[in-house]
Amino acid sequence: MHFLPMLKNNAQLKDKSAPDLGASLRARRKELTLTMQSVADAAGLSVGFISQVERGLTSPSLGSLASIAAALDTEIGHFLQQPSAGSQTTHEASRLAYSVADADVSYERLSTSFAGSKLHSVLVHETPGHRMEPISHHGEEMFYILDGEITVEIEGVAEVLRKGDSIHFESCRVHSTWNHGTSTASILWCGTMDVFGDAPAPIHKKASPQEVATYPTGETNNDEK
Amino acid sequence: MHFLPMLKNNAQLKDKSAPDLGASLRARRKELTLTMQSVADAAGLSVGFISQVERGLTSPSLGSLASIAAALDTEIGHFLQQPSAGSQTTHEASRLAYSVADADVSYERLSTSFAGSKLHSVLVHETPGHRMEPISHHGEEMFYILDGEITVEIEGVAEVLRKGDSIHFESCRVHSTWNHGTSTASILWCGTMDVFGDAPAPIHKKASPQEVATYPTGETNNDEK
DNA sequence: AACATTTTTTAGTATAGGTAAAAATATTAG
DNA sequence: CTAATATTTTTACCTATACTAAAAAATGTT
Repeated sequence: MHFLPMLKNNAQLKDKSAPDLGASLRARRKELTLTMQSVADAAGLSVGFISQVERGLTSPSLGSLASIAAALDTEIGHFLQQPSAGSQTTHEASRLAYSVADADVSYERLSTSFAGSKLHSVLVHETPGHRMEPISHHGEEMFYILDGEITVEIEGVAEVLRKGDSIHFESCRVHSTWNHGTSTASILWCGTMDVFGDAPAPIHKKASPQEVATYPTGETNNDEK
Repeated sequence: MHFLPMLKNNAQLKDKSAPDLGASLRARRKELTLTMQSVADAAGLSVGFISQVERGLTSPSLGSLASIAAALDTEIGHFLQQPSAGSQTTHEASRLAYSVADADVSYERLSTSFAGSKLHSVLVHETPGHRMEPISHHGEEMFYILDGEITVEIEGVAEVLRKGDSIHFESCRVHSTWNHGTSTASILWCGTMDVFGDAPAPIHKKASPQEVATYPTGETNNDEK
């Protein structure tokens, strides 16, 4: 048996990731019906090296991985994740609603969390006059207006969204919303950064937006930037 | 001026990525109010190396980056992206609807594409009796039922979703849908893999789901796996 | 079976990835 | 303001490895 020398602390991490990385690179290459030679040519690397990477015998540098990923028309991040099975159905009749202390806004979580999941979604219900403070954070997000109407302001530019309208934008742009209407606005929010957080267990079953349980503020704090 | 030796083809890519990588690592470390020493300790690396990486003077190996990312409680992919500003608002009155040739299903795109964007969203309108063939692909997705009802089947397990219900799951699990109802079902689809593709320019402005323009099939083909 | 193509393996090496420690800079306490 | 401490940067160094060219093996095609 081949004796393995003592590995550095992070070398074990490296060894753990390589088989998954190589396997996913190979899977993607096969999906595109490419040879190693053509990927090597596109990436400016040797075919032997591509073979070694795909079989987990060596770890590419970041620069090389970037080249390979570009040759495979795929984001680097795609190869560095560990997806995991998971699903969650929600039914309107049994979904739980949450609110922050002032009770002007409540939400119902639609998405679940599983390893590698990026998608986060909640239904947000805002009472008339309610304003969300300007914020920016990582990721991207979109709103779809189920009911009512709101004003969305992104980097100082405001616009009105009504029932059936939507908006999709990069979340790093400072944004805020305001329910300028006379009725509660319901918004389906979907994004790649979980800004609503995981609320604690609810006190009540599904209630109208005005009757929901409250819990301490701070749970929904986001980055200060 | 320091003379730079001739760089390999991929070295230029590497040099391009390092400043952004280092800057985003430093930003995240500051966000967590950590010192380089504490990140180095958590990652099993030296503080000098962390400094060089953050200032873009060297590129970490994948293993080291994985250790650093773990120390910063962040996915590797987060540091390897190039976000770009972009947004798209859609208004129900002016959104364009598309259909595949058989016209049983049409959709209206809500999301836009910008560099680094992962979020894709469409409204899908399925006539009664319409079935989506079983499929699996990368990413994750969710549906929210705006109108009507459908049966969703994931890995052989079927369940009914009605107006106001939702489901969120990993897309690698074989899934299909069927409008078992007596009216058109409208579904807000949101996912991290763009399985609907970019449709060509529409022939008509917004029409009812039954009156939409058609275009050649194949545009919406997905992976065979 | 012969040939072509693709992948794997071998032998080799230049240097990138990483270190320890010193130096410089920033922050804090008195 | 100064001294002490903490943090970051820089230097000098080294070796493990990222990557190559070419040969060998495996697989695919005719």
